[in-house]
Amino acid sequence: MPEPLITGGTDAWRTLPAEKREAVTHAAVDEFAVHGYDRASMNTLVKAAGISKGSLFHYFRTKGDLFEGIVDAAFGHVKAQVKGVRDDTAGLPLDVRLERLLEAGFRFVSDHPRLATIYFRVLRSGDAPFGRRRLEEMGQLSRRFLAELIADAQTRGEADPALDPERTAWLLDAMLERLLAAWHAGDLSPEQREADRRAWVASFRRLVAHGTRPAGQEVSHG
Amino acid sequence: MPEPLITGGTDAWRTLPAEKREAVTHAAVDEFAVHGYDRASMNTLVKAAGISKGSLFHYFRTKGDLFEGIVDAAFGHVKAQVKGVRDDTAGLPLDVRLERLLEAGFRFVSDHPRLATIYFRVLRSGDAPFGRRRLEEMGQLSRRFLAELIADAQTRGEADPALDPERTAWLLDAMLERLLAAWHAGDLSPEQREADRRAWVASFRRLVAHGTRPAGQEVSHG
DNA sequence: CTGGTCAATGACCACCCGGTCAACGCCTCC
DNA sequence: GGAGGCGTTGACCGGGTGGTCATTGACCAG
Repeated sequence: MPEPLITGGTDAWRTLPAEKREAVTHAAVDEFAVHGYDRASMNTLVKAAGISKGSLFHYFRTKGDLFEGIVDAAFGHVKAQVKGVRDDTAGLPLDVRLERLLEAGFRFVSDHPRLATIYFRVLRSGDAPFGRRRLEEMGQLSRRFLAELIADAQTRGEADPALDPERTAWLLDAMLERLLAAWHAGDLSPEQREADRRAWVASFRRLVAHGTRPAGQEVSHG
Repeated sequence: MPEPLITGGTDAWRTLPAEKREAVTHAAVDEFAVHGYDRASMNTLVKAAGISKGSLFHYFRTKGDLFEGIVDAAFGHVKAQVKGVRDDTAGLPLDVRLERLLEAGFRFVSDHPRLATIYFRVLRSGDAPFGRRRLEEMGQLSRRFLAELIADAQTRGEADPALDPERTAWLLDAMLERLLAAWHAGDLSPEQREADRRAWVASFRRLVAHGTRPAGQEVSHG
C-alpha cells in the first residue's frame, strides 16, 4: 500500500483502498485550493469525491484535520526542495545559490500548482485553522536558509560584511515569495511564462547583486 | 456637517448625525480589522455600534457596500501619502526618496493601525467582496510610483540603466509592503519599535543601494 | 388633541455550515 | 440459514449568516 499524500487521518483513512483515497485527496486539494480554508465546503467536497459525508468524517475527524494534512504535504514538498538546494549548492557563490532556490520555487509551483496555491495562501493570509505559532514556523524555513547563505557568503568575502544576515534574508524572502506567488497566479501562455520567468530571474539577480546603483567599476565576467 | 470617513452609504447615512455615524464607523472598522471581511459579523457589529440591524442596512445596502466604503478610505490615505512623498521629494536622490516612502508607510501604519490592518489584508489575501480588477488597481499605486522613481534616477545617472524599472519596482514593492505589514503586526514595546524601525530602514537602504556585494571601491559620503 | 410621517427596531426568513448517528447492506464465519 | 461485525450512508441537528419588513413611537403641523 503506497503511503498517502495526506497524513494525519484516522486508521480508516490509512487502510482505505488507494483508489478511493486518491479520489478524496484530489477533491480535497481542489476544494481548498479554489476556495481557501474558510470558504471550502465539506458538502461540496464529498460530492466531488463521490463519497458520503459520514465517510469523510470517518476518515478525518474535522475539517481542520483534513486541511492540516494537506498543508503538511505542501510544506513537506517545499522543505525537500529547500534542503535539496542547500545540499546541491554547498560552496557555490551566493548569487548562484539564490538563483537555484528561485528556480526550485518555480519548479514547485509548476509541478504542484494546487498545493502551491494552498501553501501561499496559508503563508500570506493565515487562512487556516491553526495559530500564529505554526505559521511562523512555516515561514521561517526559507528565511533561515537564506540567512545561512548570506552568513556563509560573508565569511568567504563574497557578501558585504555590514549586511545584517537576518534582516537581509527576510527582505530577500519577501521578494522570492511574492514573486513566486504572482508568477503562479498570473495567466500567461507557456512560452510567455518561460520568457517571463527568465526575465524575473535576471531582474532579481541583478538587484540582489548590485542594488540599484550604476555598475560603475564593477568587474565583468564576460 | 463634516464629511463621513466612510463614503458610499445611502442618503440616510449621509444625513445621519455625526455622533452616530462615528459610532458606526468605529464599530465597523474594528469588526473588519479584527475578523477580516468574510468572518466579520453584521450582528456583532450592530451590537458594538449600539444600533439595530435594520438601521445599519438602512445606511448601507449590503455588507459589501459598507466594506467597500472602508477600503476606499484606507486606500485614500495611502494614495495621499504616496502623492505627498512624490511631490515633496522631487529631484532628491533615489535612496532618499525610497526612505521617505518607507517612513510614510510607517507613519500610516502608526496613525491608522486598524485601517492598515484592513488594507494589508485586502491587498495580500484578497479577502474582499470585489474582484481581481479592483485589487490589481489598488496594488499598482505604489508600484507605479516606484517605477517612476527608478526611471527618473536612471535618466539622472543615479541608477543602473540596465535595471528593468517595472520589475525592479515590483520587487521593491514586495519588500516594502511585507516589511510594513510585519512591522505592523509585530508586538514590540514603543522603544523596541523605534529601534526596530531604524534597523529595518538601514537594512532596506543598504540592500537596495548596493545589493549584497561587498562595498568595494564605493565612494563614501562621510 | 389628532392624524400623518418616517427613522428605528428586532423578530423573522431562507440558507448554509460542520458534524452526528441510527439504520442499512454486505461480507464472513459458524 | 443466521448471527455478528463493520464500512457506508444521508437525513438530521444546532448554530450562525446576511438581509427583510411589519410594527412602533417620537415628533410635528393643523
